Amino acid sequence: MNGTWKRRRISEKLAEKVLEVAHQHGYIPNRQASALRKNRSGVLGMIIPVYDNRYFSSIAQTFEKLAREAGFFPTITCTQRDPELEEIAARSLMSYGAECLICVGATDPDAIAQITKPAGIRTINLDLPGTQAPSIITDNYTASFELTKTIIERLDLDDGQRTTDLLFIGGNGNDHNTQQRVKGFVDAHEDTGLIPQDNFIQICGYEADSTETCFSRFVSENSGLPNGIFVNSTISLEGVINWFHKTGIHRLNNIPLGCFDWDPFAALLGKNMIMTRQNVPEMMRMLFKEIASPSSNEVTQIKAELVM
Amino acid sequence: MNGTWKRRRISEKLAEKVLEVAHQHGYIPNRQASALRKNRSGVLGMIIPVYDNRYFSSIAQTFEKLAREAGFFPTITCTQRDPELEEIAARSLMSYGAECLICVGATDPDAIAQITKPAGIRTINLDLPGTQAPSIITDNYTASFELTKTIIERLDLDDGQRTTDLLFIGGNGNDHNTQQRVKGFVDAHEDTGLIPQDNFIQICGYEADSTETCFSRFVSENSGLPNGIFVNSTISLEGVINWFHKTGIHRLNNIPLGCFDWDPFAALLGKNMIMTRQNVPEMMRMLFKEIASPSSNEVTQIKAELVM
DNA sequence: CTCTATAGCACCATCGATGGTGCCAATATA
DNA sequence: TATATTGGCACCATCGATGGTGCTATAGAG
Repeated sequence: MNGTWKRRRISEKLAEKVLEVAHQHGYIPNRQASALRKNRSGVLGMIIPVYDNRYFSSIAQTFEKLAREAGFFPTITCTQRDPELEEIAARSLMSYGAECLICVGATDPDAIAQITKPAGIRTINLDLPGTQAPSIITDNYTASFELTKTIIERLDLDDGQRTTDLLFIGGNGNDHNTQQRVKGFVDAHEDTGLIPQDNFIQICGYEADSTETCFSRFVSENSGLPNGIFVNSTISLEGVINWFHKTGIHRLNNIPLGCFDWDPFAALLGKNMIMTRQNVPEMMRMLFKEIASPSSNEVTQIKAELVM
Repeated sequence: MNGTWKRRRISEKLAEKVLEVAHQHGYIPNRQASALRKNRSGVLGMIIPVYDNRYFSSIAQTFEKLAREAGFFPTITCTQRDPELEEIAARSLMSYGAECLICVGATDPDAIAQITKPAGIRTINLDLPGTQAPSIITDNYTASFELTKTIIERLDLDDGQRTTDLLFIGGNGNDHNTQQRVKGFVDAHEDTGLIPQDNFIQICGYEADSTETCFSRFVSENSGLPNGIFVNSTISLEGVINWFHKTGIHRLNNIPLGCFDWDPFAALLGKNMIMTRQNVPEMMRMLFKEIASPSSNEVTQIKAELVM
């Protein structure tokens, strides 16, 4: 049934008969038994934080397509940015015979690599880098630098003003991406001869709720809106937009708003929306290159694109 | 290792020792072997058209969460609304031992039920109904009726005007949902004493591109915008919004726009956006009820909510 | 007509987990 | 002390696919 009948010197006549009967009976091979015997499942496992934003859903969708085309069986699991769930999911995928584990935006990619290593299962990091496995990520620093520059250009600054009053909001202080984006944010200021203010960098998590709360607090403490906003993901953007929705969505038009991540509807909100679109197709191409021919534990950075 | 040692009269001392050693060696049970032997994999398969809109991604996310909580191993596959891919994916999931197959928005759910039936694998339809398996869907008719009514209320109609010049756009003429939504659309007109015009119902597929093309053609043939628009999914909405973006996004503010499906950013576009939010949590609750205790091949309809 | 080669197939161990069965020793009961 | 009971474990067939090995009948060589 698996096509090896020629090599096994089965006559064509018999082979055809068997295939015919199998077809009539609706035979479907048992890949679990096959995997058990061959010690090769063809399963590619992926853990991903969530599905419900364009960046991650696009990763999931492209991954499935390419995996299937390469003859693999893709299995994706979303883990809600919960390190514990990430570990459970990783073990679960290993139990189900995954040959390779792709960790997307994992809270602690190295912890997962430690789990898979003894079992001889490869790990590849996507979106967030680790040290125990090859990583494919966006060039966050450059993209953030450019996004910040573009926002600053649109700011209506007074002559001689030394600060921008530009707010960076959202993200997780422990993750590499947020760190690099803050770095790009700060450097873009300094490159323009400006000084970013400490309290204008608000790392309050990615979630919409916490970002909304944080933004609300910021506005009241600052007694007013910042001159511009850098939002660190579309998830956080939901929080910011919610705040504007509640307090007067029209005010969105008066303020340059940059967002690291892209969403087709969000891109059309306000007149001053600038979005960073990460190059998912290219990231996935690199991923499957890595799957096909393993390399060392290096970090590959992919350029992102500015959408205005 | 699977906890049956008590039933098998193994002494606690020995059991502890074995568990200890297994832990030290990083033992992970092989679920494929277990599934083979027990003839029970714990795998729940789901095929879904796409991930990249809020409705489907929210289904995928909730499904995974609930499946894991119920002790299953969820496996989701997106099939791009391609009937051939749907069949391949279904067979693939069966090969990997799925115990139950959930078909979300499947082009031809009955065809899939026919494949799984001989193997004794249950099928449950979600979003789009079938006749060969239980189905859990949104009450499309009622939701469409209400959405249409709301749009009509916002229209600026002349006294004595008998038509609304309200455009229905997007969807697939063969699918049950589109049919029911058109029915609700028409009945809402008639309920108000109005007559919907034939050429104001444009079923041009769900894709953003085809909807944009269709809308563009409609506007030129109609020599102007319709008085209001009913868009049959957020995917189609992308196409409509793209058209507005290219031709002057501000015009969006002058026209009541209803969309069957919800997106947090789209909801804030224009001043007249009305969205139908399908009740995903409730649908998923019903799904797992059905998984736990199989019923007959009936269609369960879930009410949707209007978001303005 | 004998010997060799090969086509064509049957048979079996194996992958890891699982649960039934069998066996021995310790304990309880008469 | 003899018998019955049970605790504690070892052993093995089984799930389905796979590939190695062994056997037989036929074809070809001499």
